[in-house]
Amino acid sequence: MTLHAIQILRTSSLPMLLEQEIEHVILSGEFSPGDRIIEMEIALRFGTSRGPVREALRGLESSGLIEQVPKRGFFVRRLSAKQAADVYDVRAALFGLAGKLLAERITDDGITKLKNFVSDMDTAVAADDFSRYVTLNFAFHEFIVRGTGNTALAQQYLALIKHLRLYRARSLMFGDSMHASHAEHHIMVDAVAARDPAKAYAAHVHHVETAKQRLMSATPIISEHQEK
Amino acid sequence: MTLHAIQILRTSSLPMLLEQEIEHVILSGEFSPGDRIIEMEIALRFGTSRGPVREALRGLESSGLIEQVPKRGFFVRRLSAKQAADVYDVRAALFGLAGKLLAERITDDGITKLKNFVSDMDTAVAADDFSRYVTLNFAFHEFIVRGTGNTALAQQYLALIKHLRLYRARSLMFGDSMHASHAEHHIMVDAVAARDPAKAYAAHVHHVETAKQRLMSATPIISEHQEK
DNA sequence: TTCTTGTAGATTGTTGACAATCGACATTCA
DNA sequence: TGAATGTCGATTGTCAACAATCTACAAGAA
Repeated sequence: MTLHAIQILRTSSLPMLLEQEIEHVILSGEFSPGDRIIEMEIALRFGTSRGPVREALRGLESSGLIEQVPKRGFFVRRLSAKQAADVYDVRAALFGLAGKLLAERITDDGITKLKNFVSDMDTAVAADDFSRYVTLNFAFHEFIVRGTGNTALAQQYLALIKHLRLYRARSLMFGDSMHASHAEHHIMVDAVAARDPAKAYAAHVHHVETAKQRLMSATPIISEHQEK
Repeated sequence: MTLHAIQILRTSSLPMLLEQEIEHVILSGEFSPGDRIIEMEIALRFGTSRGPVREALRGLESSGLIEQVPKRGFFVRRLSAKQAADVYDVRAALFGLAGKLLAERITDDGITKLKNFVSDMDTAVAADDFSRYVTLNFAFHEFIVRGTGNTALAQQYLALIKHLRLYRARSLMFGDSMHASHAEHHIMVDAVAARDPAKAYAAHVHHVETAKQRLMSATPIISEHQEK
């Protein structure tokens, strides 16, 4: 257990911790897209000075969650409908690759875990427990991309997911999109369990593409020139 | 021209400039993978204090070019053969998407430009001008990914390219890999010019996959546990 | 020799202060 | 009334200093 503490200190520092905290604040919705982030406010909140805060903010800028306007400060990024659609296309390509790679190398144990995810989601869907479904769904996707063994792929994919949470129309997803979406999970897992890379690729790409369709069709005509 | 200066100031600040400069220093090879980066050294070199330098370094860390070990400093990242191979796989998926999207939306003018790139590279190949070929090749790839109109895709792809330059065996590419690689360019452009998304997708994926093969087969057995 | 221990110098982590700049409000003038 | 200008408070940009920590080298013990 001391080892755990050491591990923490080895990979953590004040700016890194702040980066995680600020990211959490943004993704949790406390700061909304377009909001200005005041350095001193963050510094006071976490009891540090502005230096580490600025470093953390710059890190978040590189990862694409916020943007900086010189002399004016940092702002939470806003994702237009067009940008969100673009991200979905990239995500589909990456997720397709993940499905293919996973089908090529998955172990029997991995297949069991995948099926457990699906049956847990079955339960959540049957109970109409949307919040639990969302949690499981995220863990399921993360398990898939990490299961590929390709770190670059997993990192890129998970970063994209974060970006999508900046899209304001995201909350429009609900109801039967859960049923439709989950039906596809079965197909994906079946293809992976059959260790059929081509089929897994297609199923995974299709899963993201239909998610894009659902989101975009649920989105009314939105002014496109939102992003400055 | 004042407008140009204004544009610079609008999007630039000392840390941003430093980030570009340091990135250039790394990619140019002056700092090698594994090298430690001393903040004061950079600060002295560019005539600033350590604050802006630290911000720039943190930005580069998020983009994946360097990594930080708390209390020890920043180090230029090292890419193992396995990691490089992984990046190639991701790159193939993204480039395939780029080919597909480009074939769907390219203008006649765009096709002309693509063909110009290819004929310029023809000339470089015929003259065995490797350095010019490399330059043109990069511009060609950048034109393709930007031509998709998908900013997220272009950014991710270009970031991956940068990462690959951290792989030490990269310099092994030469000679006939130039010929083989360029032959594929013709196929890619033909597919895009025919506005055939499926064919363009396949050609672009294939182009990166063979590049991966060439690099990996040129790489002797390298100790895999390089990265900590 | 080889390993441990101790010390000095170098480097990072963090802070507080000061200058520069921006946005908002009030004031002035047409 | 409405537009232009001036001023003030708030915020960012940068720096220099100090404390904490690490690395490298040297000295001594097994």
